Amino acid sequence: MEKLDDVDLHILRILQKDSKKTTKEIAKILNLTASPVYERIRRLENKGYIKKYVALLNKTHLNKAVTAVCMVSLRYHNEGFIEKFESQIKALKEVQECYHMAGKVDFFLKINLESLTDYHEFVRLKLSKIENIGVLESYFVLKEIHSTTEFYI
Amino acid sequence: MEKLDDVDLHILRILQKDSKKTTKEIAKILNLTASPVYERIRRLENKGYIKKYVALLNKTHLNKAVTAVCMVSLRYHNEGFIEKFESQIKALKEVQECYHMAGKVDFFLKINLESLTDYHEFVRLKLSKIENIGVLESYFVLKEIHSTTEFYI
DNA sequence: CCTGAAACACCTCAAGT
DNA sequence: ACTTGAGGTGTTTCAGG
Repeated sequence: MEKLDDVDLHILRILQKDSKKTTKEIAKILNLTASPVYERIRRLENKGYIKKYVALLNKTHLNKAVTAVCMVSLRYHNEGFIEKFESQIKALKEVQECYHMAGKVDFFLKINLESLTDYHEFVRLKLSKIENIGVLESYFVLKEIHSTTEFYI
Repeated sequence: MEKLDDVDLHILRILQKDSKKTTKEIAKILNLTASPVYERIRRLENKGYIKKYVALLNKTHLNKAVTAVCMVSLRYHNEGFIEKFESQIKALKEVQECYHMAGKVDFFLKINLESLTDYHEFVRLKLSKIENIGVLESYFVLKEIHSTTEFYI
């Protein structure tokens, strides 16, 4: 994993803000022609610096306005139990993110739904069906102050 | 905000997975020609269903392997204090996400850094400089079980 | 590692159904 | 609301510096 130069970093900064920018536009910003920009981007893709290109959707237009963060602690922490929990969580389509944490709780879950009623149903019918959950604590997003997929590089 | 039909939803599902898919490829999946797909995408963009197109980067390649979640409660909750806190948080480039929450704490922050040492410095030099922070509790991601920008639509 | 040019594919839109 | 078709533009490749 060799080091990136300033041009590479500049390209990454542009693409993580707006991946629709053409190689030509990026080339102009960097005072280059399209070819080197094209080749650098391909290299950044192949080396794994760029994971994928996606469209970010507006959740409020798509009836997913309610975002909940759910903190879960397990009752038993044997490896088998943890892996089973993880695979069961991955099967829940409503769960957008799940992290195994170090701290007072074991897992953070981020869940997008249409309403609090749906969240109630989600907990009642899906989460509570997962064995080995000890503590379950829910938080709801009142307002997104700031949210980006960009890294400060 | 009129309703989306199945074709629109199918297009959104494809684009939030891979925005590099060409209109031609999408058209083939949907048994259409490129033109109607093109027009639908433009409409979805203009109506705000699609917010933006971005490249998702690999944080481990970019020295941002440490992800912390920081839970903050304010000491005073007057409107002025909250807004001041929010604007100060927005100025911190390391903070990728910040949500005002309903629950036992006021704010969730997601922070990407290179090391725990950097996190220590971040808290010491930047977070602790913000007035009005009462409680500050840190959690660290041990493992990303699941993480996507997609919504289940 | 870059430039410039040529070939190719896709985007974009107008006209027709 | 979709199809066809054609012109414009961006992508991709490559010889040469």
